[in-house]
Amino acid sequence: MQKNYYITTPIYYVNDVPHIGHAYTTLACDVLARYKRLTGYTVKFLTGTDEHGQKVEQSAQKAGVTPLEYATKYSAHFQRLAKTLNISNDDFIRTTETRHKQAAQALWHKLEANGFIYLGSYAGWYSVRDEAFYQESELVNGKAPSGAPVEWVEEPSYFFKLSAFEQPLLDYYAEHPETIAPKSRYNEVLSFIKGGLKDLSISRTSFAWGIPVPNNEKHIMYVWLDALANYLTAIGYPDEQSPDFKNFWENVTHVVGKDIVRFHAVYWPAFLMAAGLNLPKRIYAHGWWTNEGQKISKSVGNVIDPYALIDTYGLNAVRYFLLREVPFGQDGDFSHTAMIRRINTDLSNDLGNLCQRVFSQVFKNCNGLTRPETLTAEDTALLEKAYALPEVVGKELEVQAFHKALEEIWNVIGDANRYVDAQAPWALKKTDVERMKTVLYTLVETIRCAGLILQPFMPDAMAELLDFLHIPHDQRDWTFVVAGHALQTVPLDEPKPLFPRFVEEA
RNA sequence: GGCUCGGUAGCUCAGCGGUAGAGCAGGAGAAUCAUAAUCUCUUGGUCGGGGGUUCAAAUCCCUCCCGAGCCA
Repeated sequence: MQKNYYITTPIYYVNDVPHIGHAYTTLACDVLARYKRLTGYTVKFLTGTDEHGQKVEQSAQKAGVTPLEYATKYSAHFQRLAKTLNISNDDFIRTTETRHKQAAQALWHKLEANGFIYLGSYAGWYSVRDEAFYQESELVNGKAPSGAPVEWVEEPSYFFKLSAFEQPLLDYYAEHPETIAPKSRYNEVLSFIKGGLKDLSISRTSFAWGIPVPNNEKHIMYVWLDALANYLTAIGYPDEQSPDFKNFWENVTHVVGKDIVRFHAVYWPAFLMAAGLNLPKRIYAHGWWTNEGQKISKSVGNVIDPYALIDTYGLNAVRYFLLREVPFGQDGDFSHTAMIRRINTDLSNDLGNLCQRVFSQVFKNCNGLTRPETLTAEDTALLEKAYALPEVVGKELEVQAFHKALEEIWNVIGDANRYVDAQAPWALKKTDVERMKTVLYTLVETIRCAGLILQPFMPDAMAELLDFLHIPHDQRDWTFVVAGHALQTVPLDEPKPLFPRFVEEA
């Protein structure tokens, strides 16, 4: 039976250049996508840009370009980021594309046909910057709680009968609590729904940059309804019979930042229920990064540029750090010293040096290893831990526990380093060459397994490692993390350090 | 103001009813294959305060203090 997996990042709003938060979300999805592909799944990995809304319209006007020109320029930034991060997305959607306009309007039609949309009027304090309405009582000194300016807006508006989904959502989540993670977000969403759901204004007439409401072009679709629909667009909606749609909508995972949980865990599922579609399998909300202990903000000027990070530390290290340092779902702090510690301790000392000490000995003493006849209990113990990695690591990745997955892999790397010391192959060289070969074989085999398992996290570095070991490209998925696929007898080249230590410039 | 989640070694955190744990940092030693990397041992905590339940509590209950988030 075919196994399918659909993974999405949020679509990024084109009013800003990419920062570490965008990189983080996309990276997490990339690891999941690569992991699933390595375990036999057919994967659809989607990312993209959200290009409509009053904010874009106004920014474009200020810049003296059309909204589409403006959006195209910023969308390119995000496309470039994906390339720079070596992201394996299968599609990049822009909400200004025709396919999306058609899908979003079709979704609107469906909601309307099913009786969940009605025309009313809306009045309230609106913040363009926040894309949100506020009650009089919510205003602080005449401004939004966020500090954004607000304006009084009174206009006819279509409404979505969100109130009708209060009980259905509560029932659904009671039955499928694993849908929203981590647990703290699940609690938040439930308490929000229990607090009562009011019908949602889903159209605007005060600006033009958006998808027109079908049959009433004076109205523009609410940006969130427009944006969320992208997840359907990319798999062929409204053609619910298309292969992509049938395969992928049954198993979708949305990774989002914690600020947009409500849209994904309340509004979006309600839209889907109203459209007669099944709900996402998993909505994971991750946390925010701080910079050297300080909250990141544009006004403070401490925004972290992902390109600068990669320039300084290298892509492999950045990918590793972001997913290892902090439990996914919690806030984390980015600091130079923490980054250096991870590079030098985990990557250079533990893994890099393990490879170097093992490969050097193979290269000098017994290049072209073959599988030994007999293994001792110590050899078997190490190999069994290596062969258990797909299951152990997979279990953590299934629940998006990246840091634990990496911890498990480093447990085996630690065992391997201890094994080298205990077996002392450099001593065996003088006393028992056959035994030395067995020990080195066991180590190279362990490294091969770790390399295969680490591919989703550091695809570049692991490709280099596996190439070095002459592992054929068709023997790199996780089904090969078993005995019998170990070594090519092809001799190794002279080894070079895989992860050089990070040395501070004086 | 209501709800939720946290407060455990210098730092980040795990443990969630049965004699306090990991990683990193600090200290001592071993080894010398290796990116001065590795390995072993080790210093270090009245588990936020107080009260209660229990033969037994970081672990359950109450209360207070502190922090974070969501909602009003």
